[in-house]
Amino acid sequence: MKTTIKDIAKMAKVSTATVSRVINNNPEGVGQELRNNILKIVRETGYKPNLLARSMITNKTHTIGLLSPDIVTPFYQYVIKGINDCLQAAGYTMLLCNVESGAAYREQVETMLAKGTDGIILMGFFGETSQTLAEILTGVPVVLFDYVPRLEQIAQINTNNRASARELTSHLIENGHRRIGCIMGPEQFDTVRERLKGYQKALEDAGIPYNPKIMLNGDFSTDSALEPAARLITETDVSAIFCFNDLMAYGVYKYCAQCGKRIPEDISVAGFDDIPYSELLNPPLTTVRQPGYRLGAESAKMLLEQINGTAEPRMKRILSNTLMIRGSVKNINNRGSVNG
Amino acid sequence: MKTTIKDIAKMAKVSTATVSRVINNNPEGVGQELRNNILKIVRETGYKPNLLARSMITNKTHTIGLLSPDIVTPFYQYVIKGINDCLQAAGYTMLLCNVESGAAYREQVETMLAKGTDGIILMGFFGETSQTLAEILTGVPVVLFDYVPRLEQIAQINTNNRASARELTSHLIENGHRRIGCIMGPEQFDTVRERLKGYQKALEDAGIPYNPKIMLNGDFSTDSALEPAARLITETDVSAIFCFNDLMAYGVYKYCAQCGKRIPEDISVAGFDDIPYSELLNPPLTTVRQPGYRLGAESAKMLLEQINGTAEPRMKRILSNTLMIRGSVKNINNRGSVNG
DNA sequence: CTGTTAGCGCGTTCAC
DNA sequence: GTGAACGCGCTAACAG
Repeated sequence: MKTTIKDIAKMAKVSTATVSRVINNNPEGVGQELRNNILKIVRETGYKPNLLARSMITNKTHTIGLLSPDIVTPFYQYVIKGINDCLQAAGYTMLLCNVESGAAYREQVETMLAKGTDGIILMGFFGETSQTLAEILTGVPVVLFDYVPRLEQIAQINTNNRASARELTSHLIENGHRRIGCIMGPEQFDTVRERLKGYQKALEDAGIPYNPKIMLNGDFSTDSALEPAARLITETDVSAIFCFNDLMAYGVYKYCAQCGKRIPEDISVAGFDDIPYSELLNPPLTTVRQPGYRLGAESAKMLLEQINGTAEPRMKRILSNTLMIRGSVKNINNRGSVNG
Repeated sequence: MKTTIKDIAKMAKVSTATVSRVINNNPEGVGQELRNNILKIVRETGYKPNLLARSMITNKTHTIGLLSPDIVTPFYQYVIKGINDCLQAAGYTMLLCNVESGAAYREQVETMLAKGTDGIILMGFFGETSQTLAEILTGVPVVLFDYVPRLEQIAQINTNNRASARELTSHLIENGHRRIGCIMGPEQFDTVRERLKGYQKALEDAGIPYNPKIMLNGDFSTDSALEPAARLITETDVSAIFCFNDLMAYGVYKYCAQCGKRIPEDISVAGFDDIPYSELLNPPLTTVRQPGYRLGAESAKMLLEQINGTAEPRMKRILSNTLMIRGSVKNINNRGSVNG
């Protein structure tokens, strides 16, 4: 039988109220001597208050929920680690859940709420579902991660996907590439749509017409990029491929290794995220570095600000990315006629 | 104000007990008509029972705790994903925590327990601390992951690290390598000690003396292997390096790229884990594949078996690994005198 | 078939 | 300074 506050009270020959005051460091006076005695008994018995019971009264669980579409993706891992560290430092615990469909998403949010989480972080997915979620989530502290800021009253954090994609694409163009194929991710992701816009804008800047035929989709995994890579390389005349994340760029590397194509001699490749393995590849991958860990830490901080109501909660936050120029893009400016 | 069971009872003009029976699908009869009426009200109000309150009575939270020394390591991620999927299918939620010290470990276990987790999975670390943990954990369903089976009464799961390391080392020896350096992980990990034993056994089998001078340590991260790699390559005459995980093997690749050494021509490299990036490297890494996802799923299943008390809980589980022979190990049997 | 009565373990008014 | 009593939202006997 676990020891409860009653047991302690009985042993100390006081009421539970007094014990409660002591273990909560309640300023209301409790005689110093009595206090020490109770503390001693608490130590000896190893008594730990039942946090469930406490939560029922305080309406705080010191637990927050985190929903992610993919906890295995390296980029998200750093985000999750950032969240974990920030939360842990603040005395919070994290309920983590990998959801792969809109239905699961909603269901998990509901059980998290029913379990009394103090707040929820929703990671990049199901932009559409966010409308219905908004209903369930009224009054609950929420941070949206990697959604485009469309709901003004909800805290949101992300990076400037559009600007970064534009910068990267421009870099490709400066290196002489005019036929740039894309392997995009699932278009439910706001980030995918944003990166696409950035790509299009860069093309527009350079006066290059947009060609939907060289825009293919993967699911953000390495293997999902194999077939698009094959099609782009064998059926079109693109000189560069922009993958909307690093993992899919790895897929292009994999395909090239299988069929003997050389990067960047035969085809240039660029990614997005800059996960740690990208610089290890041969050649190292040119990509956009997203500050995953910081994004996570900031998300958690934003959520905690809402929960504690301390300080003015910052509702919008956009972190900036860095273009990482490495060896997977070839400068083809001086190889004869550059045909647009 | 959130609607409670009382509200529903009032609206349906019944007692809370009746409502409780209905929402719990209690076999005890409730009139069909009444039942439907209550269900209708529940639907209309969007009522969701407060799971905290329920847990106080049932002593079940349907939440399990997971402690990991490093949620960013790719290998662990697959394990975590396996756990997540199994738990989710069974209607459980996961409290995740990344702990980096024995103190944090203990503290987190205690708060998880105080929050009423139904069980806990402890991942590979702090073998020493497990003694003190055993006290706190009496009576609580626990699964130890990647610990060597030293506590008979506690459920444990892992792979045969020793046998796999031995097999890999033998493979190196068969390829003519007699001076095989190691970059080991932190020796608090049971897995590290096991892999070391396997390495030593393979040496012994082949009559090669064990040389502690070529045994260095990293912390399982890529960059931690840089310096050991440099020392092994420049200060010793090893022809192969066995890294105790893939991430550190990447460190050797990184070092070699920096100083122009070629793999496997100048130095052979082998790893452990077989995370997805290893086959993408140039050359692809020879390593031992551990079934991360399955390990995770099995861990969760073992925990659930204890919690539900259904079936005879399997207390020990050892999954087997697979040697993945790829391009990072050179056969040097026929290159002149092989000097032992 | 359904309602009444007790708590689960704790924090929080109030009195004293 | 301290204790008694109440209630958080819910389930589990036990009546009827």
